Amino acid sequence: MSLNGIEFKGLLKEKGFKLTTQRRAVLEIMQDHKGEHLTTEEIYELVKERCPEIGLATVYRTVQLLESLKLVRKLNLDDGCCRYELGLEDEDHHHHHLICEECGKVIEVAEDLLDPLETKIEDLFNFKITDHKLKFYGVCEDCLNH
Amino acid sequence: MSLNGIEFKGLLKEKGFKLTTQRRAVLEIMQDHKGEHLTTEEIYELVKERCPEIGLATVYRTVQLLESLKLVRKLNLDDGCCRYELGLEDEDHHHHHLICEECGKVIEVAEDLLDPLETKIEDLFNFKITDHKLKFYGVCEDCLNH
DNA sequence: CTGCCTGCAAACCGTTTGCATAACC
DNA sequence: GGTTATGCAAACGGTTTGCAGGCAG
Repeated sequence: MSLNGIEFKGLLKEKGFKLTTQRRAVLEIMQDHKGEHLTTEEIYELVKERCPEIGLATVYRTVQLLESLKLVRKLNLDDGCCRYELGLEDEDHHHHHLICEECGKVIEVAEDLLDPLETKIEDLFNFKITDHKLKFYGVCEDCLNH
Repeated sequence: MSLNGIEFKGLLKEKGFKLTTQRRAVLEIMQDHKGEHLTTEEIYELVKERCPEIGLATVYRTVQLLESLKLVRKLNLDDGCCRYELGLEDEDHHHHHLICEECGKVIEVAEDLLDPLETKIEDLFNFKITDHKLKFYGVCEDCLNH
């Protein structure tokens, strides 16, 4: 995804939103931290480095906006707070997460073999699936080896 | 699962816990509401009917205990609170949930075709999988038909 | 009798909201 | 200029915790 300022602005305009310094800064931070699972608080700390006057509430409002625009994906890693990662629109399928119950590490899994299951469920329940979230819990390699 | 008082007591004793009226009452409520996805607050309200002096904090502590004993499963249905359902130990595979983004309805899916994917991931990452959680988001039959 | 468990209330913490001001278009 | 967005601080809501008393083993 190469979402430059112009494209972002257009995307916002389409929905009647304005492009502000804060919104651009949050998106840029997310792009700079592709592959990480950032807390809203962490995003706030990072954004403050280049945009010191930003308020935490704005970050909360902005990540929600980015999520509604599908630029960002909300994760729940069972640690009591919302985390976000860049939602790559050119990703043909969503990746998933392995969560180690020993050390808390989160591993990304590119594989997505859920398609056959999805179509089966759509037929069975007449339910139009738009997204799915899959997490595996267990013990990672490092912890297995003590 | 036919977990009577005796078995439950043994399971608790094994880990050094005591069998109290409150713990039994919470477990019984969960068994009486098999298949539902109860909020801690909802469990609290239900338990109070047969155990009026119970405190909300005890319910919080108890559901966590039951979860650690694998008698109960924690769900995150993205509505800002923890929900719990009876974790059937004789269930060979976990079921999953379809969440309608229009009306919020939650549909259970007994199907579980994740086994091949699990073994693949275990081999690939040398990660011992103990559990998984899968949610599908979309629009349910009723909402599709307006 | 000893230590775990409970009920209560206060503390916690991530998140949301109201409002006056500032910024975008 | 009109309207949306921001920053601040207070409110919110679910959850956790400290502690004195209660109960199981």
